Amino acid sequence: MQDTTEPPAASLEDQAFQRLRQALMEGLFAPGQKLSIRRIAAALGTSPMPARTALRRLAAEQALDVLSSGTAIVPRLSRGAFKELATIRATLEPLAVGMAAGRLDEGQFDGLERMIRAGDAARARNDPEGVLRADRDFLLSLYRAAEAPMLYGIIESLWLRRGPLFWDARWIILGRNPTGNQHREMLSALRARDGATAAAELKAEIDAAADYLLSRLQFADDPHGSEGIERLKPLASREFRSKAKVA
Amino acid sequence: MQDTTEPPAASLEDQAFQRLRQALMEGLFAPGQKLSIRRIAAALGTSPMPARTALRRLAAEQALDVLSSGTAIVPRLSRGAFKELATIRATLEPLAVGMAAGRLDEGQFDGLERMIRAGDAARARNDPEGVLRADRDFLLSLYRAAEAPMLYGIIESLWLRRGPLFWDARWIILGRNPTGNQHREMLSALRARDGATAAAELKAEIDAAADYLLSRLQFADDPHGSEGIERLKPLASREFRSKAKVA
DNA sequence: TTCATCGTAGTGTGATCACAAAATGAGGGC
DNA sequence: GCCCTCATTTTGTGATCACACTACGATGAA
Repeated sequence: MQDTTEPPAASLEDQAFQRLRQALMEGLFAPGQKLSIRRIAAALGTSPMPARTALRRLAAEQALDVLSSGTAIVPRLSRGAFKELATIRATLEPLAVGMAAGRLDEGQFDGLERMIRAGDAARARNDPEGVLRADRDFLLSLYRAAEAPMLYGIIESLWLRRGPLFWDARWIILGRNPTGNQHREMLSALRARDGATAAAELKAEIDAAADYLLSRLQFADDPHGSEGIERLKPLASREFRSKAKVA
Repeated sequence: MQDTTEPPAASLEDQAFQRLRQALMEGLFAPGQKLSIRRIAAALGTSPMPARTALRRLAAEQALDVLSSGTAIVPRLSRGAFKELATIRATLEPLAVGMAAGRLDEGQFDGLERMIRAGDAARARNDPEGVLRADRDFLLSLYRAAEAPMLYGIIESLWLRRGPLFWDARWIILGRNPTGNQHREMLSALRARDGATAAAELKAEIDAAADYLLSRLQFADDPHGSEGIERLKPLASREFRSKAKVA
C-alpha cells in the first residue's frame, strides 16, 4: 500500500531481503535451488555484500537452508518435516485466531469480508494465484489482528518454510484447491465473538489441507525416483541455461 | 560433549554467534544494552565482519532487536510481550513433550533422571545458576527427544528472547525459584508413556512460573521509574567505564 | 566407451576502506 | 542553573580485494 512513494528509505540489504522473502513465500523458487551470493548480487545489480546479508538473514529465519559449503539452498521438505510443520501450524494458528477474536472491530471485519470476496472472484475467474493470495491475505490479516508480534513472526516463518512446496504443488493448485471455503464460516464465528469455534474450524482446515497435500504431493524422501529437478526449467529467466545435450 | 577436540572447524562468525547466543540465553546481558558491531569485534579480536554477521543472525532469530539506526540492542520485554511469550511457550512446549513421550528410551530416561538429581544437588548447595542450568538441560533434552527440529528451533528462540529477563530476575532467583520440582512427576508420567499428563504438568509449570515472574518482576512498560539501567554495573568487565561523575 | 585426473571457474569468508547518518559530548547563550 | 547548538566521534552500510576451498568440465588413458 505504501511502496509507491518511498524511495528515500530502505537499505539495499532490506530490499534484497524483502524480495527474496516474498519470492520464497509465494513459491517462486524451486526446492533444492542453490542461491549463491554473487549470483543474487548480480541479479540485483549490487555488490555481494547486501546479497550476502539478506541470504544469511533468510537462513537464520529458517527460510533457507545452508549447505556445509556455506551456499544457501531453497529447503526441500521431507514428508516428516511437512507433517511437523502442519502440526505446529495447527497448534499456533488457532491460538492466534482465538486471540484475535476479542480484538477485531467492524472495520477489520469488513476488510476480511472483502478478502473472502476477492478469493471467490479469483476462484470464479479461475485464477489460482489470486485464490492463494486472497486466502493468504485473509489469514495473515487475522493473525495480525491478534496483536501478538512474536506469534505472528513465528507463523510467518512457518509459512516461509512451506513456501517452496508451492512450487511443487503448482500443478495441483492449478486444478482446484480444496481449502479456503471455510473462511466465511470462520468469519461469522468471529463476528459472534466465538473464538473457540473459529479456532476449531481453522485447525480443521489446516489439517485437511495438510492431508490433501500429503496424499498428492511427492516429497524429498519418497521412494519415487527423480525429485522433479529436471522440471526446473519452467521457472526460467534467471540464469540457468541447461545444456540440453542429447546423450 | 564434543567441543573439547574440535579446533579445526567453525568459522569466526559461528564462534561469535555461539558465544553471543549462549550469553543471551543465560541472561548475561542486560536488557537495553547496546551491542555495536565494532565493539563486539574488538572484544572478540576480529574484524567487524564476523561480528556484523553474528549480530544480524541473532537479530533475525529475534534474539536481538535492532534500532532504526541499525544498532543491535538486547530486547527489553514489556509485560504484554512477556505474557505473549509465556502463552506461546505454554502451547508449544507441552506439544513437544507430548511428541517426545512416545520416543524416549531407557537411556534417555536415565539421562533425564540424572539432570533432575543434578538440579536437586544444586538446590541443596544453594547454587541458583546450577539449578537454572539443570532445569534448562532437562527441558531442552526433553524437547530434543521429540525429534521435531523446527519445533525445537522455535522453542529455543523463545528461550533466547526470554534470556535477558534473567538478568533482571537474578535477584529473585538468588532467593529460591519455585519451579523445577514438577520435573520428577513429569518424568514418571513419561515413563508411564502418559504424554498427556506430562504435557499438562509442564503447562501448569510454565503458567505458574510466568505468574510468579509477572508478580515480582518489573517490566519495561511498568509505571515505575528507573528501569534498572543504573544497575548495569555488576556485569562489568566489558568496556563500560561509567563516568561516575558526581553532579 | 568408461573412468580417473587435472585445471579452471565459482564459492563463501574475512579484512579493509570510504561514506553518510546518528549519537555523544562540550560549549555558549538564555 | 538549564537548555539549545554545534563539532567530534562513533556507528552501520556497502564496495572491493585476497584467500582457501569446492564443484564442475574437459582432457587424458585404459
